[in-house]
Amino acid sequence: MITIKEMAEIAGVSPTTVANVLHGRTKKVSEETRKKVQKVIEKSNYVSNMGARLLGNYGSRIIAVIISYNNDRQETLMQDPFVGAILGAMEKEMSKSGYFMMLYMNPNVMECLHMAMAWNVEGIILLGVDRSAYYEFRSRLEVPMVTIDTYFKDSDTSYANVGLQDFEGGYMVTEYLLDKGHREIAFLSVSDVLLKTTDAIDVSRYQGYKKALMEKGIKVDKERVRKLSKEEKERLGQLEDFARSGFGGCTSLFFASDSLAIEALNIFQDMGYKVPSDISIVGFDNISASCQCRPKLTTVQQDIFQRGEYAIKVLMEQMEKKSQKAINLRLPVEFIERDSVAEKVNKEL
Amino acid sequence: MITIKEMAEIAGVSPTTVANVLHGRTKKVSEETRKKVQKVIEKSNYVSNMGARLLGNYGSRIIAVIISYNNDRQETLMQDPFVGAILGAMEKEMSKSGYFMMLYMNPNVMECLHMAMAWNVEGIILLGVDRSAYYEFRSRLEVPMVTIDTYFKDSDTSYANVGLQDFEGGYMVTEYLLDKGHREIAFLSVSDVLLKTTDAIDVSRYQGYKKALMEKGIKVDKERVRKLSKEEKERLGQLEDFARSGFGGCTSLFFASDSLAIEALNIFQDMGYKVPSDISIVGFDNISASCQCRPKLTTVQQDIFQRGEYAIKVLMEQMEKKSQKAINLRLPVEFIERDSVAEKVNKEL
DNA sequence: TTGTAAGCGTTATCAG
DNA sequence: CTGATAACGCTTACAA
Repeated sequence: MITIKEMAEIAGVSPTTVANVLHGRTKKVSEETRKKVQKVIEKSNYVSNMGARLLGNYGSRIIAVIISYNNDRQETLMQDPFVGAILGAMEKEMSKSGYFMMLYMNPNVMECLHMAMAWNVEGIILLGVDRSAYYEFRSRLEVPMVTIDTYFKDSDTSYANVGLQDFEGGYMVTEYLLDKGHREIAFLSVSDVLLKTTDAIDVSRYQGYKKALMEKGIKVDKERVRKLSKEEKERLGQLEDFARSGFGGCTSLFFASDSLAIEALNIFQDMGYKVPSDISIVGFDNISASCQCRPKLTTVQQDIFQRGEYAIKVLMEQMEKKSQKAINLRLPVEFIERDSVAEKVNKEL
Repeated sequence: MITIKEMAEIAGVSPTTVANVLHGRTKKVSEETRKKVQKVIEKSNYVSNMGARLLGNYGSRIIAVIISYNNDRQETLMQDPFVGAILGAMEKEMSKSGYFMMLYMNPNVMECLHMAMAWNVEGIILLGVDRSAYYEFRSRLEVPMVTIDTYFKDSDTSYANVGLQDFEGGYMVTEYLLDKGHREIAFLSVSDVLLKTTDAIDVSRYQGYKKALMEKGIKVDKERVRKLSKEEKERLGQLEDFARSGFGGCTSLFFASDSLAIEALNIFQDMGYKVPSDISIVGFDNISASCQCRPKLTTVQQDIFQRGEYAIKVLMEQMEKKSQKAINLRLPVEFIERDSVAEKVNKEL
C-alpha cells in the first residue's frame, strides 16, 4: 500500500502537492506539476487509507444501516425480500457517492450506539425500529438519521422518515372491495391496531380501511379487526379457527401485508375453501411472491428500490445541511388488481 | 467521545496503564490501580476509536462481504431470501467475535479490491463470485477469503469454499424420482451444465442427476438437459414452449433451484396442466416459498443459517492461522418430500 | 506555487 | 508495576 508521502518522494514534490492533485485542487498546483504527479499517482495504484481519514476526523464515509428486530423473528427477518431489496437499493445509492455500508443487527440500542460512535459514522439508517428506540438513538447521538417504516404520530417532531402512503393504500383496497360489493370486510394484522399505543405502520393501513368503511356509512366492527400472533404456529391455528368460524361472517379479508395474505390464502385453500369465490383476499406490499401464489394476489404496490434510493438521498441531505428539520416522506403506492377478489352481488343492489 | 488520554488524566495515571486495564492485562497493573482505573472507565462510557486502530494497523475488525452479481439481475439478487438469510447469519456470527460487516456490491473486481484495501479489512466473504473472479481477488490481495457457492474444479487448489453437497443432493432427488417410477426425467437450469467451462454449482447438481440415471442404466438424453434463459420474460416463453411440446416426453422435471421450480410449477398449472399428475416437479434449496406454493414442492434442503455460521468460522480460522490451505466444506443436505411428485406406474413393472 | 509541521487516538516498545 | 514516546497516514493551516 503506497502512501502519499512515498508518491511525493517519487515525484519529487511535497505530500501537500500530491494531496492537492488527488483532490483536484487545480488552482493550487501548476499544470506542469499536476501532470507529473498525476502520472505517479496512476502508476502507484494509490488507495487512500480510511484509518487516517477516520482518525483525523475528515469524515468516515461510513453509513450505518441498523436493523432492529423483535427477538422472535431475528432469524427470519433478513429472509424478507423487502429487507434484501431495500438494502440492495441503498447500497447502490450510497456507493454512487462514495459511501460505505456497515450493516449492524442488534436488538440492543446501546450496542448499536457504541458501534456508531466507534466508527464515527456519518449517517444512520434505522430499518424497522420503533418510535421509542428512535428517540433513544436521537437523544444520545448527534448524527443524521433516517428511519424507514417507523410510525410517527402527528405530535412527533424532528425526525426524518421515509415511509409510504400507507393510509391511502389502505383506503384504496378497502374502497375496491366495497366497489366489488363487499360489505363484511375484516382487517388482519400482527399488530394491535385498535390500541392507541401501538407503534407500527399497520395502524395507518388500518385507518385507511376505517375511513373507506365510514364513508360508506359502515361502522367498524371490532370483531372484524383481528390481531394475529407473530409466532407462526400459533398464527396458523388462529387462521384455521377463523376460517372454521365462517370467517366471522366476512366475505373479504384485508391483510396488512402480503406475506400474511399469502400464508392465509394457502391455508384456506388447503382447508378446502375456494379463493376468491368463498372468500376474497387482499394484501399490501406487492412482494414477488404475490404473483407466484395462486390465485395471484390483489394488493397495493410499493416501489422498494425507489424507497431505498430516497432514504439515502434524504440522509445525504441531512448530512450536508446538518439541519434536522422533520421530514416525513410518504412515497406513493399503486393499486394492483389480480385474481384474489370476487365480485359480490350484494343484497342492497 | 472520551479518549484514553483523558481517562488517564482523570485517574491520575498514564495512558499506557489505562490501555492495560482496558485490555485486561492484569499482570501489568497492580490490583489497586486497576480498580481505580476501572471505575473511571465505567463512568466515562469509553468507546474505542476504530480510526486509530486502523491507522496503527492493529486490526480493523472489518469483514467485507462482497456480493457479485450478473448485470442482468443486480436489482433482484438481494431479494433472494437465500442472500438475506445468509447475510443475517454471518452478521450474527461475526458480531459475536466483535467484527463488523461491511457490505459491498459491485460487479467490478478492481473496485472491490480498492475498497478492501482502503479499509484494511481483515477478511473477505465472496458471495456468488465465479472462479475466475476469485482468482483475481486472490492474486491481488493477501487477505483471508472464503467463497460461498463458488464452483471449483478438482484441479483447483488453495481456496476456501463453503458449499453444499450439491452432488449428493442432485443424486438424492433423482434417485427418488426413479424410485417413484419415473424414467423420463429432465434437468433444467439457467447454466449450461453440459459445457465443460461452465462455472456454477448447478454443474454438481447435474452430475448427481447423471450418476443416478447411469446407475439405473439410463443414458442421459442431451435433449432433456435444458438451459433456461436468465431473463425472466424469455424464460417464461421457454417454459411454455416446453410444456406445449409435451415436456419433451418427460414425466418429471428436476429444476436446479426452487425459485425456478416454483416459477415453472405456476406457469404449468396456469396453462391447465395438473401437477403432479400431468408432470412431476422437484427443486433444490428449500426456500421458504417452497411450502407456500401449491402443490408444496418436493426438494432438497440446505440449512442456510448453518452455512453463514460456518463461512465465518472458516474465515476466522484462516485469519488466525494466516494459513491458506484449501478447504472445501460441503455441508450436508436433506431430502424433503412434499406433494409435487406423483407415483408413476412404469411399463417395466 | 510549493513545502513544513502539527494533530487526530491507539498501541507497542523500552526505559525507569 | 508505571510512564514516556514514537509510529501509523492523512489533512490543513501556515510559512516560505
